[in-house]
Amino acid sequence: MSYSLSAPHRKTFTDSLHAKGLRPTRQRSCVYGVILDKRDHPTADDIYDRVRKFLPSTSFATVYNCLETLVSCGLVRQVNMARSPTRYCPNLTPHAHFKCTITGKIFDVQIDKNTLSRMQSLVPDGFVTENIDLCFSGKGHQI
Amino acid sequence: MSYSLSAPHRKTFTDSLHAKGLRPTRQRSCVYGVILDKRDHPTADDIYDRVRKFLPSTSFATVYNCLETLVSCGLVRQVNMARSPTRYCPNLTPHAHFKCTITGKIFDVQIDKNTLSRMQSLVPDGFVTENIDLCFSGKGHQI
DNA sequence: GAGCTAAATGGAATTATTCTAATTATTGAT
DNA sequence: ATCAATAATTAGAATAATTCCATTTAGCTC
Repeated sequence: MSYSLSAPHRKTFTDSLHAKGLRPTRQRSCVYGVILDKRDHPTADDIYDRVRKFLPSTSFATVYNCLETLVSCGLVRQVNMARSPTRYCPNLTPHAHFKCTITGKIFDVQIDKNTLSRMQSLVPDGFVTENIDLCFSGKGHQI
Repeated sequence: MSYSLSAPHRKTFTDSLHAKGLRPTRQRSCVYGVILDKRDHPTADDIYDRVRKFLPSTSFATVYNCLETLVSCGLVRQVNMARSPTRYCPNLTPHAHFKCTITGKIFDVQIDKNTLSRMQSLVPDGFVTENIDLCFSGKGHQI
């Protein structure tokens, strides 16, 4: 059984890959699908487990390759936190992350346009920003 | 030969450790010293090499332990960037980081008070922020 | 300085990720 | 639809980063 993306997601997916001359393969579609499906900031390991339910022969190398491809197309974002493997989330509106130092859980935090542009303007002339990562850590909600 | 911190740094160092009931050991002092000395965002590996010039029997485990201790005391900050080992910098004024995707070099970016407090206020009620990490990536200065 | 305990040591173990060579799938042209 | 070209996947080995563990050493209190 192969993973099936909803029509709009499939279009975004295919278009983004084609724009870079890349092929929309089953594995890439499935990796994207499982990340869209459960927005819990999974690790590559989590994604591997989920993808293999649909495509049991998928290897770790493929998961990593697909993730790198999706990130380079802007479909998926990496979230890097201290002392933990890289996590992934579908790239929707600009948002930050909050990691609870007690439970390890990661929460999304919306960033409004004004704050985002203020942040962007911190970077000096001559630098071209392609990506912004804002991560908070501390004591999360209702522990 | 042991590493020698300047008087003000030594005081900060000793006080911060004592405040947490921790001991200001030679290794911790040396790790802190080499991070203060060359502000190039070294990795644990870089720090290991530098520390061993002063304390040749220092092990990797010790470097990691010291770094964790210094981070927990707020003397040092971790910088986590995609696809690269954790880097460390002395914790001075609040600042962000910009990583050049071409050279891999990391630059400090100052954060003004207003922007910082705007960023802080993104976090919803009930969350207690202990740390903020802001990382930019893209094309750095004069490649 | 002796004793108590935290910290350092060396090496093995683990975890996360990347690499490599062989196989398979996708695409564009027929 | 079929074929060839080539991009992507596969399995497993290799590497890199970090952590763990049992023992030894050093810092602190009395």
